[in-house]
Amino acid sequence: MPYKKQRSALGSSTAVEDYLERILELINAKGYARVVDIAAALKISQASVTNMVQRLDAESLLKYEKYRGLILTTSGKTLARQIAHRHRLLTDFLKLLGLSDRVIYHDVEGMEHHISLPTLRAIEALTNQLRRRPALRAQLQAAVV
Amino acid sequence: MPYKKQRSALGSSTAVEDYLERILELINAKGYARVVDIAAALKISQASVTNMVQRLDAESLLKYEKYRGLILTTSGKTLARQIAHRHRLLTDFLKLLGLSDRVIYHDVEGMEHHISLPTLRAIEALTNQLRRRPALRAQLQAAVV
DNA sequence: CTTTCGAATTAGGCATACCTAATTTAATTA
DNA sequence: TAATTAAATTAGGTATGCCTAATTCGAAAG
Repeated sequence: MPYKKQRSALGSSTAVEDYLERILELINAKGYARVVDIAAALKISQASVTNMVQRLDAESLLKYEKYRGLILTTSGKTLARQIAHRHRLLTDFLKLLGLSDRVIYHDVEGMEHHISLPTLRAIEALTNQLRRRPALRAQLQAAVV
Repeated sequence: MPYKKQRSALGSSTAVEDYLERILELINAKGYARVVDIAAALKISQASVTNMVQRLDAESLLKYEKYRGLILTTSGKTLARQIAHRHRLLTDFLKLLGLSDRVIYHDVEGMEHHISLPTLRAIEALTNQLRRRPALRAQLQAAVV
């Protein structure tokens, strides 16, 4: 066996997912995603980003022209949206529990890669139920604060 | 900056936490934890376990005598119990959502290292509330199955 | 007491994903 | 158009955590 890779339920490594997530965010916010901006968003060096972007190109998750720019492929876009959606669901859920934004950000960032589809659906259902039950929500948020 | 380490809310790496968790399990089940059993439980080689056990000794989380055996130190035991407790809480929570044991095991194994104390407390409170609300639980479990 | 054999260790590597330093590209400004 | 400079790339490393192969240890059996 070569190496025990960190793979998520979506089939990609946690690093790949982090990159795709930020790239989609940047594209949504500014229309494009430059190496320097991805590096700043992920708090890593530009060299590391160049490296990964070339790898994502090789994996057909995006198309990259050196020194020019990148666009997500259809499969890259689909995957990035699934990642973003999962991120949103988890954030919404923790928000209803009354946790602080800082804690939510940290925990979602760490755990998102490890949540399977069934668990995600269960948490989505739970979130919907919590939305309809303000009394229950209040009890939970009281326990946290 | 040297390397972006995978650190949990408890301050240790995810690998260290996995080892401590299994070591405590083995000690609870059989009274002792041998290298060969730790390796089997974690599905990694004995060589890797020897390596890590020596590191945990250097970090004073356990005391190890070569070729002999190991015992957890007080701080190692405390940490291992925190990890086990967190694992239990997360497992209990997902169980109430109606997820299968296989999914629960996989997801908890991945996410446990990334859950902060505030989030853990919130999930604990939520779990307690779910226990008291069989109707809500039934709705959630229906959504999953 | 010696042989045997499973358990443990050491030595040497590899993959992922990061880094810094040096260089190259391209866009902007003079 | 030439010079400047920000952005991107390449080259060469490092840390973590895993591996296999070879060796050493020690417990149990003869």
